[in-house]
Amino acid sequence: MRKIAKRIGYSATAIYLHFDSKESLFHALIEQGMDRMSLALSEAASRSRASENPLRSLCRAYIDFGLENPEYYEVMFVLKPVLRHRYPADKYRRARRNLDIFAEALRAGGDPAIGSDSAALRIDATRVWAMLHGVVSLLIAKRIDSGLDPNDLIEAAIDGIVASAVQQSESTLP
Amino acid sequence: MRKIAKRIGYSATAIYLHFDSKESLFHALIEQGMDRMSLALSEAASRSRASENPLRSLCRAYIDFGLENPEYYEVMFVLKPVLRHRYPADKYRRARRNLDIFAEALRAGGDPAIGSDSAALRIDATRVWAMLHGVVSLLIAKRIDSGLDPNDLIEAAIDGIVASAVQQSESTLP
Amino acid sequence: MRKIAKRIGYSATAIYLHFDSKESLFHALIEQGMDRMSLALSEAASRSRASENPLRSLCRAYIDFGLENPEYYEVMFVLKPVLRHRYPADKYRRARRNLDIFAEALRAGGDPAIGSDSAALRIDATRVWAMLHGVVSLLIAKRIDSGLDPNDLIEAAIDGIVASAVQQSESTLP
Amino acid sequence: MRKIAKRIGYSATAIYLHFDSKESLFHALIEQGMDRMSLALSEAASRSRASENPLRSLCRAYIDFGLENPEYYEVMFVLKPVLRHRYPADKYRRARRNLDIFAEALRAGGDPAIGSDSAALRIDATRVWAMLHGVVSLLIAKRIDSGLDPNDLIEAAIDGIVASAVQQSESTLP
DNA sequence: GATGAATGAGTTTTCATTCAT
DNA sequence: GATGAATGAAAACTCATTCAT
Repeated sequence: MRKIAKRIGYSATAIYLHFDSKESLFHALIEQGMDRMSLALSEAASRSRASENPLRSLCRAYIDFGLENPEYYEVMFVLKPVLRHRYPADKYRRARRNLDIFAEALRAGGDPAIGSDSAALRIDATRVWAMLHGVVSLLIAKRIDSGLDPNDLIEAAIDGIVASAVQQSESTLP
Repeated sequence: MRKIAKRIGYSATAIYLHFDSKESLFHALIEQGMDRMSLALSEAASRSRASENPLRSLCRAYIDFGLENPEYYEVMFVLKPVLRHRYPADKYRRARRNLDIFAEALRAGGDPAIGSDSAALRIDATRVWAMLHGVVSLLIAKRIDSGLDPNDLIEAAIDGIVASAVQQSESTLP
Repeated sequence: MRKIAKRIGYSATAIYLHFDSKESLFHALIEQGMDRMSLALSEAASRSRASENPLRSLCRAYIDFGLENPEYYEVMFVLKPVLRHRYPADKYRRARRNLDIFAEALRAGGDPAIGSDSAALRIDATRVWAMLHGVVSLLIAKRIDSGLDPNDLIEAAIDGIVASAVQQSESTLP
Repeated sequence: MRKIAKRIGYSATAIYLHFDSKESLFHALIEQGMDRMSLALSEAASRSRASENPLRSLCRAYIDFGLENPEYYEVMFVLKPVLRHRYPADKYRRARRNLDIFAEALRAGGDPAIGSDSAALRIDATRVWAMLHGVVSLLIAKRIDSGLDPNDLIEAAIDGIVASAVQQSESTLP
């Protein structure tokens, strides 16, 4: 808390005027981060509707967001959630919204087979998210072999995800 | 350290009889975890050579290892590496070995296009690892929507990875 | 640190509000002690210029300071200097100042033989200091035979030092 | 204790076979140190009886002993004596013996004025010891200005002590 | 709205000492 | 005579949090 206070130019005490505890501050940061990510993903989705494969630009937007906002990303997805006080419901809703954006892109880009099964769609959106999360979290934590160009990994991952999204929908055909 | 000590039924001091510091204890855990993972992956690779797609069983083995050894997994891949200052040589070699097992499966299963380019192979092995890591780390951290069956996610992820591995090698052909 | 905290009626944490570490607290105490000693010695020197032998009153002031401020004295001159790694500049200058006061008294009281040789003067000031330090440190540590009156020892030591200062300057004459 | 054990090539436990506690080990070291010092001083006294001023060679022997056995010296005279268990009487007797050697030299070298007053003699022996202790302890602790040659300081101190011993005895004459 | 002073509970690590073998 | 395994008490230091102003 003191480090945060110093960074924002206030005393540590000042934070407690706005947040009950470290945890609630982090909750707020998570919410804010989720909103910012929503914005970034929505923009990517709408921007690409005509030009590029929407899933591809979503993936790129997700990874970019993570790499450009590593602190937010860590708070949102990496830090242990000291489970004492459960997250308020609406935060989950915000997180869900981001997953929905992926789901929508998968549905739009995929074949009707998946589209009709909303459970399969949610699973696949989660899968795509998990894959992207793996890439982002390892890059942020600098756990990737330093001899590797991060961009090569990112491109390979996005290619793989896009390919698997198509492939997958095809593979569900008889 | 005290918590660890209590869990193993010893005093905190006893740990220092065997390890110089918390850091070196964690290094040892990482090494041991890497070795166990190596074993699990190698076994999966050799077991499947005839029957199943080797990459598929590798993926399954990786995820199983993570879910069955969540503490090891966290120490190995999630915990903040205040740790990673000293001791690089050995530990990295062990971690690399696990990546090589994936690379070998990709090379064996893929087309010659990738096989001849060792850099592309390393990138792709890293990509597959990152994807699996995303799935495992989110499952361990219980960040997956509780309405989802973890097994569905796992199957979808493995399918996606296997599909993308084939797809990918094809897509690099002219 | 806890003992210090208890003595001053604060929590151990409170000390860290004012000092970065035990080391820096001790540095501050040393500086403060050196300053107080400077004051005591300067006063003694100026006070005695007319009346008593200045060296004699300096010696007395040094011993008095030590016996009246045994904690300062120990921190300044006895405690193991795990401390003396950083912060040399200022602290040393302050310590040197006290030695200079002795040197000045020796120069003023002595014959021209020593006065012209600044190296010899520094050596002799150091010698006088060392002798006084021996008396003070043994008295503080209560290592003197309890059957002995400390004042007798002190008078004998001061007499000896004053005598040797005269004697010494004479002995350097042809 | 462990460091000591390592240095002597035994386990820490082994020390407790011979000494009840750290304190009693240190007591033994002090006794041994006192004996060795006795030996060194006696030798110096007897050796010099004809040639040099006996007090001068005693002083030199004392300083040499300290500088050549700094660990003994620290245990004997610098380390805090954790007063819990009082020293056994006979240790004091050994320490006293060393003081007596100085007293004898002073008596032999001085005039009858002091010689007849055994209290004054004890005081003066203590004074000489204290002065030597100041020099030795500051040199061992490396608290002397590094620009100074230790030998110059030592010579100056010995000269001063010898001079003061003569001077002193004279000054007590009418 | 903001802060400096303060703290209790916690952290990793050290050390003298004990005990079963 | 000797030791490895073990420990309780203590060390310096950190951190989220509170409270009077």
